[in-house]
Amino acid sequence: MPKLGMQPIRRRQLIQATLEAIDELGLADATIARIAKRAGVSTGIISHYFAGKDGLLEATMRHVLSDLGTAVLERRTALGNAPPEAHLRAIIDGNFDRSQTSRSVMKTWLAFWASSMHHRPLQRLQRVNDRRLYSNLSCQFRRVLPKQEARDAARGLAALIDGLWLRGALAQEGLNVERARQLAYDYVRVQLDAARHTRTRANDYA
Amino acid sequence: MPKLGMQPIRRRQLIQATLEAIDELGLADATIARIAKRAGVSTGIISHYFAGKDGLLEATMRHVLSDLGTAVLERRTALGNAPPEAHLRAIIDGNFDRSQTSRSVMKTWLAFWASSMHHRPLQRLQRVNDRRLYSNLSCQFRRVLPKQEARDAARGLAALIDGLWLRGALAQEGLNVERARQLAYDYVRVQLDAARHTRTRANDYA
DNA sequence: AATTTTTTATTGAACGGTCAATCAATAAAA
DNA sequence: TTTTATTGATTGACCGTTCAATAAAAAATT
Repeated sequence: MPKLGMQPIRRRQLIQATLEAIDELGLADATIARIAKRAGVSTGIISHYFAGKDGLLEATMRHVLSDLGTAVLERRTALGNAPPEAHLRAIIDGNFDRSQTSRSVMKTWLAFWASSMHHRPLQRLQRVNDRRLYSNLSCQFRRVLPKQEARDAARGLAALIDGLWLRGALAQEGLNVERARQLAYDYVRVQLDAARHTRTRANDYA
Repeated sequence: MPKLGMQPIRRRQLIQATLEAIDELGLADATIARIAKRAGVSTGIISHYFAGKDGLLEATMRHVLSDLGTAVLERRTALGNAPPEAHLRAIIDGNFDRSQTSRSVMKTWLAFWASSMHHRPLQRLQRVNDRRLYSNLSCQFRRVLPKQEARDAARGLAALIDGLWLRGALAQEGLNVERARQLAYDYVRVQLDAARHTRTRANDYA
């Protein structure tokens, strides 16, 4: 049933099938034959729409990454110029959005992380994402902390988020989103409290 | 030059070659042919000493894991029954030991993490390690924090350590061990400070 | 001491299997 | 008739494993 405008439909189907295949079989066993079968199409169609397996994997990573960007941005635009803590919480919430905490997406992320170490195109995507997270966090902390402290807080929070996420992907019981969010919130609160105390003491001296 | 007692020598050589191969090529391209070539032996020797590629990979992970366990234990036994903060710092130091922060080992860890999601034997090893870290941290925090707070502090610190490590493996500039340790120390200090303030306030009421 | 035998270590060609990519063939819409 | 969509058999490359052959040390025998 060849009609026009199949491209976006097939691309979506194949990306979804890729996520499922990586979830169930792992990246190493997610062959184009199995992905195509899962999507209900032939193998040839993958090369036709993605110019090969690498193209499909890259598109899949882009898709997940784009969802993440959207999840964060949606929450932040709803905030306007709210205080830093609200923005930091929004960034945390975005990173633990439903679109990022499903088993298949977390497993795919981990697989891409590993393979990005030796695959330039994926490496590029992963680094852009890493820096965006760090830069967003750093920028908000900077509104209430000195430069160096803001950087360290951002580095710590970024690592905490990734670590919670990594452990969630590996854990038998999966990721407890509520608990993970709370731990990240606590980290933010503590960092900002430190700033408040410093400010208070400074005022005391005045 | 076939002598007796080659087994331990060959095993060490092959595990080292595996780490190097994964570092340079990635797990997917670390074929037994390439590993064997790097070790300066033939492919057959791998099956002879490790009963196949899977056996070699599992042995490699066991080796790295064993180094980690030793690095932590060495520091902790030197402490005796020191205060919790000292033990927590020792655990952190062990996790950022030289044997665990070389590029090849960090890359191998990440590769094993990803593949452990679909490979039972590796999964078992990874989970044992995860729980040991969590249990050690939880146990020390418990000495000064209520049960629930201790658990959360342990979960947070474990995630922070793994996250710092993960980001170090992926970052262009590698892992800044000193900075990572400092961030983890700070997390510990803050958690313990919270306990001290609570205790002080309780005393105030008395 | 000289020899044969046994044991241990090692090789690498051969084999069966799997993979991604290709492309001629086909079919339905435009 | 032309264009777009799709198939799936074919191809060539590469993978892990196996195993008969080889070699040298060690042990046993003479």
